[in-house]
Amino acid sequence: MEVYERGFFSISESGHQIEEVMDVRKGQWTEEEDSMLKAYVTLHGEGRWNSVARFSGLRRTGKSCRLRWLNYLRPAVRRGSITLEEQLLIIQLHSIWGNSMEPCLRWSKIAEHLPGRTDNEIKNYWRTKVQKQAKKLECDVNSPKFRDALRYEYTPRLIEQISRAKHESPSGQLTYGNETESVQVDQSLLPESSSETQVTYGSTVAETWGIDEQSNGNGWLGGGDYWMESEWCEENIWFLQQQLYDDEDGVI
DNA sequence: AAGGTTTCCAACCGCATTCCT
DNA sequence: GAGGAATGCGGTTGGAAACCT
Repeated sequence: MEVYERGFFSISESGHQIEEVMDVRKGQWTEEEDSMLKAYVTLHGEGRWNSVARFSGLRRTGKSCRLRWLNYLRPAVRRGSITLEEQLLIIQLHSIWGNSMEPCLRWSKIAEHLPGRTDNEIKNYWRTKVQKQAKKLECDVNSPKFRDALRYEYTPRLIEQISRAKHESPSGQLTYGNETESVQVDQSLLPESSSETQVTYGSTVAETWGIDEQSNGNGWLGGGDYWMESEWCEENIWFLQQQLYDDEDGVI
């Protein structure tokens, strides 16, 4: 069912303000709308979204056009499940920028370090997967308890899985479906983990999160559809390393 | 097979910030 | 510098798909 709402288009053209009242479409985008937006942006470039909405013939708001382009139509947008490496990076970056000292969490800042991933995607991932696990452990996602669980239980296992996957593949190559990429796992990311420092809350965190020791890495955080860029790995793991060095007494 | 529940994610909303005149 | 428009951002929602009973 098509949903329209009475709305305003307000654009300025050569210094003249043009305001127009028309029906604005809402809800899911159709293939036709997608191709209209794609064609328009390809021709005229990104930005000035109200103009895009007005001149492309789309009965959408500029905001809606922008969002659709950035989160879906942009050529750089990457599809598929969040990989293990991406999970690791999200968790680490979140602990840097998502702590309580920050006025607000910058998903887009995290997304900058995961090429092809949008802030919306990362936000959804965090809320649906990570927060869910915090709930299972009956603690707040920002609580020290949950942060410890991430640091001492989940992160080492994640790194272990990444390393194992690398080790099992000949010549340091990981094969994900039809794609083969070289993988750089920086062991410095591995937090100190000892029996003393490990935290256990009734059932183990691993059990709660469904991390399978024998699994192929498609644990609780999604996994499954691997896809990776070596450039991403090297550059971002390096970046992360710098962050960790810069923040000796940091939150991780 | 049917109905109920849960999960996932695209899209919306409101507010904040930046840009432009 | 002021005011308004455009853009960006994080939180939330709705509905389709997947899963469970």
